[in-house]
Amino acid sequence: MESTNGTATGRAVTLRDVARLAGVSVATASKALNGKQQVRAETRARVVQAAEQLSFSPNTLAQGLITQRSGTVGLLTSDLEGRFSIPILMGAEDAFGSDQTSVFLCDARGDTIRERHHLRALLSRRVDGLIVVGARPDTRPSLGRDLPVPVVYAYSPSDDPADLSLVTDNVDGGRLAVDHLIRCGRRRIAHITGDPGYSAAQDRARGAQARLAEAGLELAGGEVWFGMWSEAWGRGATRLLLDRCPDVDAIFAGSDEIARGVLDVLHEAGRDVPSQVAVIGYDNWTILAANARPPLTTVDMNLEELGRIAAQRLFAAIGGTLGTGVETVPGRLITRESTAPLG
Amino acid sequence: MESTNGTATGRAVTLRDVARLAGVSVATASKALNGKQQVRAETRARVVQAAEQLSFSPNTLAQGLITQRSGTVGLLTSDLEGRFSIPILMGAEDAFGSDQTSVFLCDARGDTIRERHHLRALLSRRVDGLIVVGARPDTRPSLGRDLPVPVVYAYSPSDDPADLSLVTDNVDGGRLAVDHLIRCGRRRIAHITGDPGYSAAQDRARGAQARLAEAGLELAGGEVWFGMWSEAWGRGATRLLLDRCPDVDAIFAGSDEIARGVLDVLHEAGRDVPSQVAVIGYDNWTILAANARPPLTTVDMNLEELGRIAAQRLFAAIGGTLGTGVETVPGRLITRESTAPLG
DNA sequence: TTGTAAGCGTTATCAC
DNA sequence: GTGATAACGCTTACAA
Repeated sequence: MESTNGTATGRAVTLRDVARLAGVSVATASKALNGKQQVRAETRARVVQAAEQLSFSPNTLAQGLITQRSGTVGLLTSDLEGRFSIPILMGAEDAFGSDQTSVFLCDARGDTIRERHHLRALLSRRVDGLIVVGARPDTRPSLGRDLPVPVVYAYSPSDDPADLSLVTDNVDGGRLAVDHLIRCGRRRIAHITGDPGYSAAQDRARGAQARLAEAGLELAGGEVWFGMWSEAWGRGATRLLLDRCPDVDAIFAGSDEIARGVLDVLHEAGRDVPSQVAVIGYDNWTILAANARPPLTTVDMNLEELGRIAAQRLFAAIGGTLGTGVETVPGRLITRESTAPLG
Repeated sequence: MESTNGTATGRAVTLRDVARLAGVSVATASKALNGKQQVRAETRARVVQAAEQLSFSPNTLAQGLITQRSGTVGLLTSDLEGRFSIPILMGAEDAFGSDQTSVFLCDARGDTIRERHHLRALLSRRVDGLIVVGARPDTRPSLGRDLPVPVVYAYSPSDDPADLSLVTDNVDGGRLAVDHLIRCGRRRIAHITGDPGYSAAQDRARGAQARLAEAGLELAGGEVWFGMWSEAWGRGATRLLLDRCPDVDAIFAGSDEIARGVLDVLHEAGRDVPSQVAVIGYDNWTILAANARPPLTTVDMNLEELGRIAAQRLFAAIGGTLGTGVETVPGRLITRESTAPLG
C-alpha cells in the first residue's frame, strides 16, 4: 500500500511475496528469476509472471550481503566545481553504468578531514572500489596502502608509486600543439601559459620546446611566458610579446582562457587570426573555444576517456589485481579556425 | 589479510571478530558500539577498544536490511555536462553529507530509456529518495505517482502538479536585473536574450518588462530581442540595436554568454561600459562573468542553494509526507564593474 | 548487565 | 525439478 505522493507506507514487495503468488518456494523463485537451469520452463514462467505482476525488484542490499559484493564504487572528488572533474566523472559513470555498477558521489571540497570522513562512509557501505579524482594535475597524497578495496587515482596522481594513477599526457599535448603550428608553416612561435607552479604548465612547455628543437627552432620571445591561468594574463602577455617580438606568427596558449585573452589583444592590434598570427589553446573548454573569434583550435585532454579508462581499470581490479604506477592518456588536437596554413 | 595494493583477499572484519576479541557476545558488542544504555562502562570500553584495534566499520548493507533504510538517495540528472546541473548536485551532495546520507549519481544523458534503467537500479538499491535534476528550466515528464520513495524535482519542474518541484525564479530575476539598471539611473534599457522556446527566456523578459512598466518606461528598441544563447547572437543583436536605437544606455542580457557578445561589440563601437552603456548578464557563470572586460554584473540563480533545499525537502519527506507543487528559489544580484550609476 | 535467538531479503547447499 | 535449511552481518526483543 503506497500513498499517492510517493511516501512508502507499507513493506516493499519481497521474493517471498512473489513465491507465494507463484505457488512455489522462495528458493525456486530465486532460481527461476536468476536463470538457473534447474527449474522447469513452465514454473519459471509462472514465477516471472508473478514478479512482474507485483513489480518485484530484488533487494540489492541483501544480495550484496551474500555475494560480498555491493556493486557500487565510490567517486571521491576533491573539487566538483573544477571543470576538469566533471568530464572524468561522466566518463567513469558511463563506463560503470553499462556494468551494473552504481556510483557514489562524494565531494571533499579540497578538505582532508572531509575526505577521510567520506572514505569511512564509503568503506562502511562496502564499495567494491574507489576512484579518486583530483582537481589539479599535480601529485596528491595517497589514501594509503591498507585499504580493503582497490583504488585508482585520476587526473591527480598519487604520491605513492605503488598506487595506480591515470593522468593526461601534458608533454605530448604541448608537442601536439607546436607540431600543428609547424605544419601550418609557422616559424616564430611563442608560448604563453599559466602558473609555473603547475606541473601541467611545465610539462606542456617542455613538450612544446622539444618539438621546436626538433625543427631547429627557438621560442619566439626567447622564453616561455609563465603567468596565470586567466584571460587578463593572456592579454597582458600578448601586449608584451607584440612589443618585444612584433613578427611572431603563432602563439600557443597554455589554456583556452589565456587564448581568449590572446585573441582579444591580437584583434585590438589589428593582427588577423589566423592569416597573420595562428593561435592555439588548451583544454577544449567548449564555451570558450567554440565561441571565440575565430573559433579556437585547441588540445582536448580526453578527460572523459580518462574517466572511462579509470573505471575499466578499477573494474578489472575488483577481485583481480591492480596495476601500479602512472598511466598516461594522450590528448587530441581539435582544429577550428584560429589556425591555418600560412599564406 | 590484505595485499599491499589494496585488493582485498580475506574477509572484512565483522562485529563477530570484535565481539570475540573483546570477549563478549555480538549482541553486547552491538549495544556497546551503538551507545545503548544497557551495558557496563568497562565492557563498553573493551568493545570500543577492540573495534578500533581491528579498525572495524559496520556493514551498512546489513544495517539497512534491518532498519529498512539504506541511508542513500539517488541523484538522477539528465545532463551532467550542462553547467546548471553541477551546482545543484554540489548543493544536494553537501546537504546530505552532513546527514550521513550517501548519494548515487546517475546521468541519463537525456535518454528516457536510460533514465528508466537507472531508476530501476536505484529502487533495487533501496534508495530512500530521489532528486531529479533537469537540464533546462522547462517542464519535464513526471517519473510517476506510484514510486515507493519520495521524489523532488529540481530545476526542471515535473509536469504533474502532485509532485514537488523546485525551480529558480526567473520572473523575479528579470525584475532584479532591470531594477538595478533603473536604480543606476538608466532609462533606455534594452533586453537581448536567448531562444524564445525556453521558459527561462520568457519569464526573465516578463519580469524585466513588469519592472520597466512600474517605472513608466518602455523597452529600448521597442521589443525583446530573442535569439540564441550564444556570444554570436549577443554580438549580432547588439549591432542591430545600436543601429536602431543609438542612444541606448543599458542592456540586460539573458545570459552571461550573450553579455560577452554584447560587451565585445560595444567595445568595438567605442561605447564605454559602464559610463555610456551599462551591461548586466544572467547566470553568474564565473569564467565568463569575472573575466569579462569590464567584469560583468549578473544575476546568480542560487543553484547550489536550490540543490541544498531539494535535499532538505527530500530528507524531511523520508518517512514523513512530501509537499506538492512548484516551489521557487529567488536569485541574487552580483554587482561587478559593468554597471554603475549614470553620470 | 549480558547472552540467546529470531529475523531483515536474498542465495547456495543440500536432500527429496 | 523442487523445497527446506543455513548462511551473509547486523539489530533487537526476550530470557537469564
